[in-house]
Amino acid sequence: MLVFQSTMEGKREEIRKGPWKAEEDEVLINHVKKYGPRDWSSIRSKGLLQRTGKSCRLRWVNKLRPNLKNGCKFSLEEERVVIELQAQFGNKWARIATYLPGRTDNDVKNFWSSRQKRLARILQNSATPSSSHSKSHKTSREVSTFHDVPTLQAPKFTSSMEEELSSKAPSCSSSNMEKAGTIKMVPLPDLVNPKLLHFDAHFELTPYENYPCPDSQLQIPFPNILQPQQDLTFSPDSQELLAGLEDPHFFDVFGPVDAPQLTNGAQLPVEESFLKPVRSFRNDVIVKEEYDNPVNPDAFFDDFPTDMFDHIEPLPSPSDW
DNA sequence: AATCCGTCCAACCGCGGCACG
DNA sequence: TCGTGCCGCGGTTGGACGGAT
Repeated sequence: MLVFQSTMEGKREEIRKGPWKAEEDEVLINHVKKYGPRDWSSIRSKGLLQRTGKSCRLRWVNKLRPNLKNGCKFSLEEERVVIELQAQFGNKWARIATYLPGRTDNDVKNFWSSRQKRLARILQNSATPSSSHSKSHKTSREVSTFHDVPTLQAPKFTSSMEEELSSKAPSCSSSNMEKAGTIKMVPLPDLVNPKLLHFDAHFELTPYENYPCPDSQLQIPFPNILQPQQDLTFSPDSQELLAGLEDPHFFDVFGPVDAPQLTNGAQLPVEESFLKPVRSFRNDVIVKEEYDNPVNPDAFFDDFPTDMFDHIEPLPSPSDW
């Protein structure tokens, strides 16, 4: 698309909008090679491209920059990081993106908004039992997944919560780090209705440039769903499942952990293999990423009865934060 | 096969902050 | 100190795509 813009001298300049052509990309890349990722507006003033400086910068940052994970879905760990950091920083997507190697603020923003829509839809369905159990079709993405379920929304972090976290974090993380060896603590907010679930959320995150070795074992706090703090009525399926949670081997998929640890505030070390996606490469580019694990997260929650999460409270609107 | 519907994502827009003259 | 231009960020939009009916 070409748009005409009048200049100070009254001349009309063509400004190109819309999808980028390969030739334009090439010009932009050459410019960055020569001058670095700056002076975006000079690209147009030099007549190299009929794009605004803004548009050039955006194209570079979101698509052309090296080491981007283009076309690669957010991994489980990335999702968790986004959820935690959104709770901590709010909608500071650029800041959040600095903690995610290869991700742009646009990626994070898009991921978050689509996730919010998905959760809103799920909550709407669960709020209207007739529809939640109706035969209205669900797309494959809508079926209860690990992403959809307890990670309902990042709660507002109040200053008192932050103080609490900062006061507890050192003892929690350092002692656990010592005990756990390679285990690292990762932030995670209280993800669901605290009346229903309870767990501690004390972690440390490392920004992009200091990102730790991925070989270390992850330790994820797991909500205590063994002792609901309010009377709940579940379907027979759900009751059966909840009974199954008391089976000490139920959580074996999360790796070595003693069943008694799974009470209040338990933290589950998750096997790296459980989280690590299997990636397919073509010419060093990731073309496919999936969890090729017999007990992958999605499959794990797919087994939950559909009414398991009907008791989760609706999200407060951001204005209520 | 056609259509509908939901999701994803690239790109644009508007605004605020900052540097510089 | 003020005005201007540039850059970066967050919000929004619209097209492409894929799954379900």
